[in-house]
Amino acid sequence: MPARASDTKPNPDSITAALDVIGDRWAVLILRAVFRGVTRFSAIRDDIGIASNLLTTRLNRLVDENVLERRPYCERPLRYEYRLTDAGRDLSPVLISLMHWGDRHRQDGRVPTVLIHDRCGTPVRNATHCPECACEIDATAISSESS
Amino acid sequence: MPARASDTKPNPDSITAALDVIGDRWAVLILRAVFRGVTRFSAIRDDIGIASNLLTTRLNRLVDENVLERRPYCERPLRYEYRLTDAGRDLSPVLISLMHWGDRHRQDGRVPTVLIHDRCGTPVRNATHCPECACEIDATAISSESS
DNA sequence: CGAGTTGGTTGCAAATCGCAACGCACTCGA
DNA sequence: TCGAGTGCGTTGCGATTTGCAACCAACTCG
Repeated sequence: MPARASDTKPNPDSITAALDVIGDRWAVLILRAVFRGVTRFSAIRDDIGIASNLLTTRLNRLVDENVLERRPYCERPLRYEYRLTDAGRDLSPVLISLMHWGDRHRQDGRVPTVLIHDRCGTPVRNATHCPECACEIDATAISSESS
Repeated sequence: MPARASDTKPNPDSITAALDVIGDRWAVLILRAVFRGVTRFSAIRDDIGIASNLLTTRLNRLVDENVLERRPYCERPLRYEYRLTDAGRDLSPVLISLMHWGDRHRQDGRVPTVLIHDRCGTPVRNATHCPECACEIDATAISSESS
């Protein structure tokens, strides 16, 4: 059996490639924790409530995939923390758009999380937009093209 | 055992709520197909290579979650297609940001998919931006706030 | 020395997955 | 009217993955 679904898919594309990295629920939750500054093994485990054997496999995969890097933060005793790589930081739009969707459609009386632009204190937005028209656009106004 | 991880999580948030809907690899691939106009059971099955029993459960879940709706497209024989609801359409930023990330970091010689704004033909971008500063911002310039 | 912390590994039962086979309702061509 | 084909599933089964709990090694601190 293939380790990854895209190994057997006739037409692997960018989405399946991305899903091989974060198509797993735990991977997303781990990234959420790391984005928030929770970077140590036991802190992540406690933060998201994952079993330690699963956390081990997920962290190893994310490191292999170059989304996180494992670096010692102290010698004697040797301890590690997991930091985002550049590729990992580039996943922030995925997390932000997931969060926005949850806030909008699954609010359930929860207070929506607001992300603030450090420099000016304004809530940020994540949107699909057209640089030419300088406007936000929705899915119905988009068509796909290869090359 | 809880049906959903967030049932037992101490602090369910928007991201876990969203993951309950599309935290599953197949759910994302199904949505990708439906966004592309592949809306019938067997067409989706062939498009993404999912087993039909799994497709049944995933479609039922997505309909229950109000992301897809099941509507007959022909009587005699009664046949259904699965269409995006408004909430489902709002998931497009998630798919687009996944795709952008895959294009950027997992290209592997694939041709990146370009999404075109229908009205003007310009490739669209998905980005986190600050409406005040009118500029794109990256994850390091964002902090979180509740309320 | 003994207890506590960090970062895991191992074992096992239960849930889930993927495949293949089957079923049902209906249509179509001969 | 009979058989084949299509659409949309359901059922059964073995293999993989999950979640929990227990355990462990290295090190620090009192």
